[in-house]
Amino acid sequence: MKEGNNKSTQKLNLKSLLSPQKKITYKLIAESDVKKSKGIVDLKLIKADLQQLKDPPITPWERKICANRLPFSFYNVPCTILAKNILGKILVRKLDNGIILKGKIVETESYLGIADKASHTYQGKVTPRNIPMYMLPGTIYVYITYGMYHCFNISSQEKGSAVLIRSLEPLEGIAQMRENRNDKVHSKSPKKLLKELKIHDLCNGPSKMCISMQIEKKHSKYSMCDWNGLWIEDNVIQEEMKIVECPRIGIKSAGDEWAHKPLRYYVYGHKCVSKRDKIIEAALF
DNA sequence: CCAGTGATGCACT
DNA sequence: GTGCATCACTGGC
Repeated sequence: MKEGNNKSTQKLNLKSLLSPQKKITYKLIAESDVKKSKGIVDLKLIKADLQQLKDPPITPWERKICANRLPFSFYNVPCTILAKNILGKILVRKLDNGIILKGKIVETESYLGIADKASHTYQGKVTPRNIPMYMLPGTIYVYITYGMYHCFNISSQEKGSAVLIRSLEPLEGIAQMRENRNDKVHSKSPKKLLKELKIHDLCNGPSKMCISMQIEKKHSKYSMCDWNGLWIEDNVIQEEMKIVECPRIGIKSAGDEWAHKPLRYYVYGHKCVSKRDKIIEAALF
């Protein structure tokens, strides 16, 4: 009754929300959707939210170690393309203390944006949490799920779209990864510290990977294109790689149609994948 | 190996 | 108050 103003513009279902800082109602999606807004949109606040976070200027050493970083054009492609292209690439993390962690990406999922019922941006919803999904391709989106676990995403070309990185094959900094994971487990059940995790158990799941790689919520809104803590490199070793395309995990509540779309991708036969889809795999032969 | 389940706290009806 | 884009553990094969 009161706000039927989007019928003349787009199909977007604009929802309102509260900013965490002030009680100001958002009324838009992003950049170009900013129009006349009945005075309830605080544009300055929106633009501040959409701004990429940046680190202090990088040192020559830092410039050197991330010289092989993949550029903006790698991320500026449709979501499903990025999700598949990113398989086999090397995710590199530089910790504050200088330690380098590396892993080969072996499992991803696409979240297509405003049309995708399983996406946080379904119907163009904007919240303080999901803003990174509307930002430039390559923007990092980390959120907390089930109260205690992190998921790491990278925004892609379409509005509100992002790729979820689910699993890595650990390549470098494995001792540090074990330490990170043990610390986490230790806080719950100290006995388990004695058990050494297998390499393929370090990063075979979205949250395990975040723990091993020390990827946290505060890293949201940084860009894979210029933050010197995290980037992706091409894999010089081009190995044979079959890709399995199957339904995504953990989105049952999105309804049958979207829950069944084959938007999860993983390297066939790889030990570090979080969960095989045996039905789909059987159909490959 | 696999399915079932409790934990846990934040984001948002 | 409800619902998670998960994990670690358990007990069954």
